[in-house]
Amino acid sequence: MSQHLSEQELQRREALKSLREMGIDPYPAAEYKASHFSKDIHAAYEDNSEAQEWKEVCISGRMMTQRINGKASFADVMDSHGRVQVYFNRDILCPGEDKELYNTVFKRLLDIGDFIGITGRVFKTNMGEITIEAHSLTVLSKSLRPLPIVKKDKEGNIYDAFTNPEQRYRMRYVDLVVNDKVKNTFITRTRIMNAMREFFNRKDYLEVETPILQPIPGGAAARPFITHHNALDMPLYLRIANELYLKRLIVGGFEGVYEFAKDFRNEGMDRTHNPEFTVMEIYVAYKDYFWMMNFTEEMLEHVVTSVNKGSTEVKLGDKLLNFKAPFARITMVDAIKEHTGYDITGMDEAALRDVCKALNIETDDSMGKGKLIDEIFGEKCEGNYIQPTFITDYPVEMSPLCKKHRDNPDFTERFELMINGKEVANAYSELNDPIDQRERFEEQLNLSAKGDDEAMFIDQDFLRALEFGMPPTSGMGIGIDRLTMMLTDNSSIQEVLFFPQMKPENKESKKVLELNEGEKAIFEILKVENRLALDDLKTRSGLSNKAWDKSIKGLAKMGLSKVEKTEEGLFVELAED
RNA sequence: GACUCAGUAGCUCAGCUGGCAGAGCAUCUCCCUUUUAAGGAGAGGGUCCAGGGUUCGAGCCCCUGCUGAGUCACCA
Repeated sequence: MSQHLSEQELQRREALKSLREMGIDPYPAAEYKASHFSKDIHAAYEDNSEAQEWKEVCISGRMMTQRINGKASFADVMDSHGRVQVYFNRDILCPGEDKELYNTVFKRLLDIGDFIGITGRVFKTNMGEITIEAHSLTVLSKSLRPLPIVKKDKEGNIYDAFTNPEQRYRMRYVDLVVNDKVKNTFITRTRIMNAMREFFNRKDYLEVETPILQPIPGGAAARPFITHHNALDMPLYLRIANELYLKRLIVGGFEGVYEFAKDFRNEGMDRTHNPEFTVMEIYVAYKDYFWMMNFTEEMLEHVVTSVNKGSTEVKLGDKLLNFKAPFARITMVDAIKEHTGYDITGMDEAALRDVCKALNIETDDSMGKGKLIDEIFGEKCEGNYIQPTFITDYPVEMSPLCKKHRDNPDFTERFELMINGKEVANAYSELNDPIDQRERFEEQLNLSAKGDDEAMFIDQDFLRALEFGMPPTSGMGIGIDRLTMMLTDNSSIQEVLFFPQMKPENKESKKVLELNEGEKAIFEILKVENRLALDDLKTRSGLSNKAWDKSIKGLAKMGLSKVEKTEEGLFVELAED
């Protein structure tokens, strides 16, 4: 029941108690009205540094450093927009006889991490820092755990940063408080989505929501999560894509719909895969994939420039990406020709298998023609496309929802956008021939029979919708997490998700006060003797060396005995409780 | 799934050939009325990830497990 508390946590609980005893509520309910954010104070003071005699300003935030200095001290207060220094002068904060607010509350009972409110006058210190001279101090919320202290010197070198990735991801709230960069990553993530949304809305496309719980997980080849609906007593799947539902909306008469969707895939996790991730999918009627390529590069250029101070260039690791439209375009066949020397045009399955063999690519019997081509591309080509590049015209077998190419029925009107060797977006001229679509689903069933556990299910209702008629449509999906990684210079998806999936922390079973045989034996002797030379006790216990060592340490850990070193040697005695 | 590395104070990390558990920051006490990685003097703080084993003796060596990171494999 009782939680183990560290020394510092106990001290903070003591301070909490003391505040209450002084009549100060450490968790007050009332609204605290700040007049400025920290950045406003910096900006406004710089503008008016000469004449302006500042009236009282009022700020609130978390106290991040304390430099206590006799009768005058400094603290940095951090709000959502940055930090500002506060000057606490004993006789200014406490003009009367009673100096308790300064001496006791500020200096003793407040800690780094506490939320406070300050009113005061803005001035510039001798060191040239814009500072608030505190005239009042309000405790807004007491922090009971010590934050990691991250210090920065004049050159911007960071000391004692909170860097352990496990702790950062498990305690993202702490990460956000102490690591400025982290907050910026997530702000950029939101700005990316806002810029995209704005781009679509300007064109009058409609943002929609479609089911996450689906009876048939469609629209992609992936292993789904399965769950169960109790009242309906039926299985439901968490969506792996929203494609089939958005197309139903095009059938229903919308000309442009899009959705920012959380998708879920029950697959492995690594630095580019999280079980839940965010995809933006958009479908526009009467368009084809050529139109969509233009649209995509235009949209990305808009997104990049609006989060990137107008520049199309983005630093990613040691590379410089340029999102200036138009992007390079190459067909998959040409890409393979370029990077392997093989022209796979017109090859059958056996010939493709031979190519794989020659290129040292492993194959198995479940792989059809499309999968083989995909393997060759993935293995030999994909990684080469660092700058944004559209790869077009994928084999028909691996694109069951995509129109056959108008010039060559072995391929489809599909493109993927590769950036930094990774697939970021995927788009089609959507298949709207219901009979063709039914056949493609049936081919997927054959693949499934061959052992491909990611082949698609047949969605009869989706086919019914197509039979009612869907206009020619182009659709595109883009991975928001991966795009964010690229635009924030992060190589791990965990850095762009607030709460990446983690295994649960091992909650250690509470250690019960239970003595083992050896500990009991020693304890019994001690209860009689109370105090004994260590060697005598060891002999009388009759324990082996190992058992003795473990037992005596065990007792000490439980606080039942203690070892005392004196001139005459080592003594063991019962610890009084 | 395989391999490599890591887990020690609130945080960042040392810890030699196996021999009493260390530093900086943070914390506590004292001094200091414009400091800023404030400073000075002193003090306290540990389930060395967990469980076994080897040993007179394990933070260190061996085995098993847990958690994380990286590389690879898998992967619309």
